[in-house]
Amino acid sequence: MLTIRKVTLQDVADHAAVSKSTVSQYLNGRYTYMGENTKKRIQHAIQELKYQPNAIARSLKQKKTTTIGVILANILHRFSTQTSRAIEDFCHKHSYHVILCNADDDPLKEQSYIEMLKAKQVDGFIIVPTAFNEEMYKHLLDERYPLVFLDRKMKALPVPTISLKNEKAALKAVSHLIENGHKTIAYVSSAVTISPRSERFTGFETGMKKAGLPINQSFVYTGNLDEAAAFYDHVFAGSRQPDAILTGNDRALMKTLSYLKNRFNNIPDTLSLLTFDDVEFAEFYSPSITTLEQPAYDMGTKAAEVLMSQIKGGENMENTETTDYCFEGILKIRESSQKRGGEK
Amino acid sequence: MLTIRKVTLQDVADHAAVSKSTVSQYLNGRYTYMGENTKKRIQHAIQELKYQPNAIARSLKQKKTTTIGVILANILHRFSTQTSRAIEDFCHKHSYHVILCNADDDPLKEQSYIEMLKAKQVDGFIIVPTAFNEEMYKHLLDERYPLVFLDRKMKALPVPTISLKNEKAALKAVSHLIENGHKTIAYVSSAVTISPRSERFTGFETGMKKAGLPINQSFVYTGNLDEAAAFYDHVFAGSRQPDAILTGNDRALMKTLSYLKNRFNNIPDTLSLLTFDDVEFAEFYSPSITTLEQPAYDMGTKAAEVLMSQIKGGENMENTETTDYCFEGILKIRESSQKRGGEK
DNA sequence: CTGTTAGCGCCTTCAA
DNA sequence: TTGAAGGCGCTAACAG
Repeated sequence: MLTIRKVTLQDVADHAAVSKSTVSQYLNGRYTYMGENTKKRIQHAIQELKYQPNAIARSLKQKKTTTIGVILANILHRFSTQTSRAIEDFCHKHSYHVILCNADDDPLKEQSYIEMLKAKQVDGFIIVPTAFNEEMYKHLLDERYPLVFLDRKMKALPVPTISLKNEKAALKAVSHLIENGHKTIAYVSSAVTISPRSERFTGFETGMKKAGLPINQSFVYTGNLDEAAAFYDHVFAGSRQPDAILTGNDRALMKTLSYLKNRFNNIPDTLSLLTFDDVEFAEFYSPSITTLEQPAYDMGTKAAEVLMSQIKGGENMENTETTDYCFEGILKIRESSQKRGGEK
Repeated sequence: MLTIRKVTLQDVADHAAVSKSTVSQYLNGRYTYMGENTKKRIQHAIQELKYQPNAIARSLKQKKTTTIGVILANILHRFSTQTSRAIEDFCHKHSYHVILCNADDDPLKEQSYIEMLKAKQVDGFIIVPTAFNEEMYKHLLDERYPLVFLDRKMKALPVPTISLKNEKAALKAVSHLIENGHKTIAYVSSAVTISPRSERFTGFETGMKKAGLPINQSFVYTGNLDEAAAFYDHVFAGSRQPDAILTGNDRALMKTLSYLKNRFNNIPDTLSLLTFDDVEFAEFYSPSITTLEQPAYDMGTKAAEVLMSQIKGGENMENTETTDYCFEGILKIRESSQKRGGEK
């Protein structure tokens, strides 16, 4: 079998009886002074030969790849799918490509991805930073790589960051619960290792304090969600039980619903629920679930936009201060945050 | 600001006082005849300079990029997230990269992605084919691009395809419903434009026929899901109503649940439900939902594996016949497929 | 207006 | 065991 030799610029040049550079000019729109019929000949040759430029060769020369690297936690999470989709859409519009990587919150995996992406000469990075890779990010910065953080802050580093006003959002959530007559609120979340989680928890605390309500520590769980069931066993064995649960993300919500389904065959009428993240079933669950949504798609778009302007800006962005973009959480009030038992 | 000049092979060679090619040998593990202390010097120089090879330059020379292109319908769909994650995992293990593209079932968008990916010299493609791009795929084949189809078949083309045994799966689903005493089964799906959808529908028909049950055409909807509500309005206005609904994918299920929530404030006790795709909330919905799962992660892995072996195989795969891989659907029986009203 | 030339950073014979 | 030379496909001055 003969390997298909790809047709190159040279082939087109030969076919059109001009030189390589002329064809190159043509390709790059440097029409200004080109003879009408030279153009036509080239145009024709390209079609004839089905010529397709080799972006690798172009990249080598131009030192840019029109490709960005995106490293996120886990595409199986809703926030990630939404933001990654947004980034992809934005990039496609601007003729950029995206290499997507799932680091699974594993610093080593993240490192290896960063290495690979650098080797591939990506023009910039959007990263959902893992907690323990500051050094790596610093290198990226030193090497002048355009870089944007998404979701999580690393305040030690001057990197533009797209995130939610987590504390404010949590406060909003708690206030809503309190206004609806809840006094004993449980809080469940993954381990508080990264900024969104700690900010949310702080917001929860602040909200309770403001209302003069005590936080019952035995109703607070922040840890591996696989052990959430044991926590709930404990909670629901007690004589005093919470009248509402606030979950810190979609994962925590699902663990909670699983538990309640197994234990009570649904959410008890006397228990309210409110969660971060807009799970798809919120609207049609019974009861429908009150959520504190992140505008994930918009956040992804903004991340891409900010990165792009860094890339385009290039040299002359030198001393632009890094701006952060904080989005407002959106409270979608539904049935689950009203105590239903009360009205019986 | 001075642009950071990247350190190159040449720099390393100078620093170690050897020639470029020696360093190159070292990098590519051609140790065999290399002097111990030459090695050490090079090793040292690399660390000193923090040298990182430029994959673009390497690719230009070697005519391969260790990157594959993946074009799927829409990452916001569950099947896509699962398969894409699987592909990514597999590729990462084999030191390959993935460029992910969402074609949204838009043939033009798909074309533009294929062009871009070709320009970027990807080593192969995994595609969830759109219905109307046969020509494009044929070109890919002519140009000897490794190619694998996922989810949907295009039987006119000799391309290895990873898919579900859709007809059999649908049959399994219908049989289960029938065994549980259902006789009037509604079927709801997106427009039947691609192979999985038509196969599933065929399976449904076969199942009904086998059991000697008539298909009531006014209980069948295959079209734009945004109009599913109108369909249901019609269905539930009638005097005879279905005792079960089979939905063709997660989207159709969600439209259905939304409708039922609005209309009946939940799934009526007299109505059973069974859906394709393993939605995350199946387990803890009330009632929990019987699903016909696709082993999406495994399918993604297989797709990557098959593509990889095409890529690795290269020349000598010449006349290997293209094999298809069909996966079994998995019926997960839960509460929603039992008529609950009956046992009251 | 178009062609010549000189690389981009790396790999790969082929000599030495 | 190591080095020199040529080239992958394209772009970008600079000549002509």
